[in-house]
Amino acid sequence: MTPTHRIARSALYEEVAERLRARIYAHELAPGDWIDEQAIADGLGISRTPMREALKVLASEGLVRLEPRRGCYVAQLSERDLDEIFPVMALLEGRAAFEAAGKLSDADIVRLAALHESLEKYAAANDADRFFEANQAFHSALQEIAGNRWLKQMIEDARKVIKLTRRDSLRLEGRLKQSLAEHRAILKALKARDADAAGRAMHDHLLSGRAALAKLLTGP
Amino acid sequence: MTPTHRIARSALYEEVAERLRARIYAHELAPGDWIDEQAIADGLGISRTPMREALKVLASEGLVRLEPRRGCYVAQLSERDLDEIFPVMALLEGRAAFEAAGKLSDADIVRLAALHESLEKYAAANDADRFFEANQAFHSALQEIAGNRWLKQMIEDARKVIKLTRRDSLRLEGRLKQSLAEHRAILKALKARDADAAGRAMHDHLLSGRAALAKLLTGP
DNA sequence: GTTTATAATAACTTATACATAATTATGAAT
DNA sequence: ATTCATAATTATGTATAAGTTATTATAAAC
Repeated sequence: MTPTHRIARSALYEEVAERLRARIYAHELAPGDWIDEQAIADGLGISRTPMREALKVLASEGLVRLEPRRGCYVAQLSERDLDEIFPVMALLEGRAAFEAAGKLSDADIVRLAALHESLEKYAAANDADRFFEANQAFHSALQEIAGNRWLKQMIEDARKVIKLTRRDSLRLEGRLKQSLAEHRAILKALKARDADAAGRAMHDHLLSGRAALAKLLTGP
Repeated sequence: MTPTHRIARSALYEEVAERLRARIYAHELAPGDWIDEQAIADGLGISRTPMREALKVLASEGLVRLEPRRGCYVAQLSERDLDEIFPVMALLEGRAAFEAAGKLSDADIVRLAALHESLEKYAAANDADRFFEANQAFHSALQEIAGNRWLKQMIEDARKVIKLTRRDSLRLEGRLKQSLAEHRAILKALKARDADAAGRAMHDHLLSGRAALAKLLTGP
């Protein structure tokens, strides 16, 4: 079977959206910042048209806020937003872990264990950036195994918003070790194919992430 | 206090998006249909620019599918999609009902009971269209009471996709009465402020909606 | 008759230009 | 000095046109 057309490379507005996401997560475009369409388009060497289309995409992802006739601003999450998003995320990811636990093949367990080893390694090296990447890979793999594409999609949508706090999370000193301990509990439940325990461990893991962030307010 | 600027009326692309949603739900633009940017823009008396921006919005809502360099097509849900979306929706709406049950004021109960009375009325009159509207109003009110804006947002996002099957749902003869019975159970649990029962009743209500749709495949 | 290559057509993508609305700056009046 | 009105500036919204890609039709070759 030959494809009738080669895989379409993504449109320019998609690439622009990707660049903007990276800048937003890096706080190069910080929460609340006004986004100058013309200036950024100039900087990328493109016109305002794909720039504006990219902003529409980011707006529906919740990464920016479009105010008609006023412009575009980088989203900023309030404490209330965090208090509302994380429990929903915990619900969804908990469900994904539950579903996955009931479907795990032996190969899946090997794969997840390998991903977990990366976590152990990067935590030992105190490499927060790579720990984050490996963490995301583990969660993503679990959602893949769960086999519900819409559940995975919704989790990814929420993740995009939560990643707005990534910069803050990286500043949390003890979080890496705590997160790692929670992951050990998750993996253990998965290995035992204990769906209830896996779902609960994942759920608690997400809420723990919220609690850690909360300490940034009162802490140093 | 005087406002510095009047409430911004929504941009043109938003209005276009709203029109397109209506046409899609009415199957005037049917699942799988190619969307002719130029033709529809001409029909609305606008240029393709706001039309394209509206399509970006609809794409991120899952109502249309954008294929770079090939065009835009109305989304079509497979049976697998339904099997995946509804359980997630059940999870989210179940949670909303659970949360709401723990926060209900006496006034809230009066309000919900009134909304439920509409359901009873329209079901008795066999007015499926208005039953649908009232049903949505009840669910929406419950999510409002639950007080989690992100949970509500995610439910609404999923609802937009599920509404693609609205036309099919309306064809289901016995569904109105069944749905009504389930709503009675939900309201009863809410009145008793039994959060667990309310959450469970709502959860089952959503899954029941999926099961009803499934009968369309094998049924007449 | 089927297949493949080429050309023509149609549509999507991007850029540019214009129109409209909001913000800011300026100046006058209180 | 402060406030309000007005004008200038800036940015967003929309339209149009140019450029690029994919599809389809046509014709030639096998």
